[in-house]
Amino acid sequence: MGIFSKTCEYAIRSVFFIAHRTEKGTRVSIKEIATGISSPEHFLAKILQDLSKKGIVKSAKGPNGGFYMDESTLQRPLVDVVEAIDGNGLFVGCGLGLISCSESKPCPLHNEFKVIRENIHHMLVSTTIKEFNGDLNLGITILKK
Amino acid sequence: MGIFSKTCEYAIRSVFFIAHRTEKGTRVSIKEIATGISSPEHFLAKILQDLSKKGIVKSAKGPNGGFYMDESTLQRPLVDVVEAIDGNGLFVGCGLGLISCSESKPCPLHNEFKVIRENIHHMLVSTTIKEFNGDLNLGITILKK
DNA sequence: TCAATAAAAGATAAAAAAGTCTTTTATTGT
DNA sequence: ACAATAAAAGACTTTTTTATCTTTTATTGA
Repeated sequence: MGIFSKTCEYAIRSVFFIAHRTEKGTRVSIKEIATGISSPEHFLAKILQDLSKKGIVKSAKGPNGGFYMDESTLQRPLVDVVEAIDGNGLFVGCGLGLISCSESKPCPLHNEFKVIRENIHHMLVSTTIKEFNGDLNLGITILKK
Repeated sequence: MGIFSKTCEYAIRSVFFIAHRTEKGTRVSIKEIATGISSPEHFLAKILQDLSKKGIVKSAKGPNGGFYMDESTLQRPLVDVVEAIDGNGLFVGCGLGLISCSESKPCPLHNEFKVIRENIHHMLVSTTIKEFNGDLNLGITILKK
C-alpha cells in the first residue's frame, strides 16, 4: 500500500474534483465524480456520505442536486480530509506500533519517524483544498486512473 | 494505520531483536522473539519464515537452533526489511493511487509526495539494521508493547 | 400531485490482512 | 536409534478493507 488507504485516496481525489467544479459554479453527482476520478461508484457514494456527515463536503438531494463545497471548506487544509478518513495514525503514535513508545521510552526509530511524521503533517496542514484548482483547470494535473 | 503494515512492524521489531541477540552471540527462538517484541507467536512464525526465505535472517532447526543473522545481513539497510514485507509502494508510485501519474501527467500532490517519499526512502536506505543495537543494549530504546 | 432525479441508508459480498492451530521436517545430544 | 527441540509448512478462522447492489428519503420542476 501507499501512504493512505485506498478509501482515503478516493476521498482526496473526489474532494479535489468537487472543489474544482464548485469553483466553476456547478454541483456534481456521484456518477460524474466516480467517472472523473476513476473510482467505483457505489463505494465512492459511501465515502462521500461520510465526508458529508463530517462537513468536508456539502450535498443536496433531488434534481440539480449533487455535491459541492462552500468557500470556508475550500480553504480548509488537506489534513482535514485525511483525518476524516484515515484518522491521525499517520502523524501520531509509534511507527513500529508500540503503545508505550514515547520520548522517554522510545522505539529504535522514534527520532527518524518524528521527522517523517512532521513532514507529512506539515505538508497536509499547509495545503488548502482549493489551491489545486488552478492546475486542474489548466489540465496540468490529473485525477483519473 | 501507521506508515507500515502491522506485519511489517512486527518484521522490523523482530529483526532488531534478532540483531541485538546475534551481537551477543546467541540464537533466539520464535517464542523468545514473540515475547520480546509483544507479537502473536504463530503469526510471527510466518513472518520469520518469509524473512528467512528472503535471506534477511538465518535460521537453524533443532536444539540450540533459532534465528540469527550474519555480519553481512546486520549491515544491510532497513529498507531491505520493509521491501521484503510491504514492497516498494511507499517509495514508488502515486500517493493518490493513480496509475498514469508521472512527471509529465502528475496528480495534484505529485511534488509534495515526491519530497515525502524521498524522505522515507532516504531514512530507510541510510540506516543499517545493526546500528540500533547500541541503544537496545543500554536499555535506552524498547521493542515491547 | 406526480414523475424524475439524486443522495442516504442498508444489506451483502469479495478480497486482503491479521491471527491461530496442527502436522511435518530437520537437527541435536544421549 | 531415539527423544527432545525448534523451525517449516499447511490448513483454517477472524477481522478489516474494498466493493456491489437494492431500497428509502428528500427535492425539484412540470
